[in-house]
Amino acid sequence: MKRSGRRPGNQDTRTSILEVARRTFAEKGFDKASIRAIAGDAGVDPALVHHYFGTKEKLFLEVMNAPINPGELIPQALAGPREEAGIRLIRMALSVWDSPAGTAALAMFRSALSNEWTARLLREFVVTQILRRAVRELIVDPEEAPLRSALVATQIAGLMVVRYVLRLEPVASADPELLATMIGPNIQRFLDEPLD
Amino acid sequence: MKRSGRRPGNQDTRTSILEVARRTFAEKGFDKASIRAIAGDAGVDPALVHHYFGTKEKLFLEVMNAPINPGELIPQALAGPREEAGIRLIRMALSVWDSPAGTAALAMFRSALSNEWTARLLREFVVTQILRRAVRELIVDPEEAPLRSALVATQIAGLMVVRYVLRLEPVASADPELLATMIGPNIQRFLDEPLD
DNA sequence: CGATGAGTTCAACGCTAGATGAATTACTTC
DNA sequence: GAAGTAATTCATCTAGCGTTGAACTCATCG
Repeated sequence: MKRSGRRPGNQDTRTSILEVARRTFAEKGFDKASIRAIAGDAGVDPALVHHYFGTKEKLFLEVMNAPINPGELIPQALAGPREEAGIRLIRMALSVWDSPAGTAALAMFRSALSNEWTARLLREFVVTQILRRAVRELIVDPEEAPLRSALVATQIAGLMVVRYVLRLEPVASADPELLATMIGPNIQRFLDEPLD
Repeated sequence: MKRSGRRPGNQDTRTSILEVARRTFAEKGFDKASIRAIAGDAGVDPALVHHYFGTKEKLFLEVMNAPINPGELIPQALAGPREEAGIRLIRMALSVWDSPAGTAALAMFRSALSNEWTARLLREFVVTQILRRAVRELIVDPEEAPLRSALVATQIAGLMVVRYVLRLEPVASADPELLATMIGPNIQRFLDEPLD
């Protein structure tokens, strides 16, 4: 059936491999997303993936590259009354992850849960790209910033785990706005309440 | 050096395999904990593991069997003033996971994050063994119980992820009592506050 | 038309994994 | 002490992984 050699026509195979890879990394995480499976889903030989991206890790980095730039989101989440920042954070997080663009973020998170290399990538990214930017505007005492932001991280990570990884109902399919009003105030408390 | 055949003396190899397995599953999760590595750490041939436990999945079930029985813990966590239940929950959770007995729970959780089969096991276990017992005593309106308990689960799961899996400081090495007083009230809010 | 190069597949290597069946050694019982 | 059974290892099978180098086919440009 499928002959060897170049295919007729002009198709951007490289991009379609990237799309399949993003989806697959998000569904299975770094380790279980095999290059062979990605190639198969893209209708392509595994060797072609290496031809374009070199190694599996470079492919992962390429997948992460494009869609994650918190440069726009963070200010957007911060704009608004200070005492509703918690709600806005949850609302924005959910809208990002539920969107197609959030697939990369989910891939990153899922991978970080079981792979040391991607876990380091995520820590690095979260700390330098998100926490440092967001937290300095929200937390008054800079000395308390690391603890407070890590506490915020527990609630947000837990929401991701329950909604997207474990898929525990009714949170898995709950309305984002309901979740925002329920969880937001708890985020707010991590930001504001005194650390006994 | 190491000859074939039965070893001299009376040693309970089966049990020591189980201990190594529990530790290994907790550290690496189901998928990355290889039978070969477990056997190696236990100073034993991989085939012996199969001889005792049949398959990797049966070994995992055996590991889970003994130490997880919430029959005693739950009432203990519930005993006390109603309005401090949140703090007691966090305090107890941390004391369980930090203890050697909590290794199995950690193994279960870690595995569930990347393996579908263990994720189903965990959902089943959490829902039938923990939530149903604990929540009926804490949540007034039974209609709200599923959502409220799932919200509690987000905060607790997030704490596990940040403290034990991602090991994000300062939560990773924070004093349990501090975490309890910081996080407990948020749990309390999930239990009590009206669901807007 | 012919050459060059990019796109693509083929076949294979080296590795790790879970699993299996036969062979080897020790303990137990009569 | 011989028979039988339990504990243990050995060698091996099958399957999947990431990766590599060579071979093949098409598009493009002179």
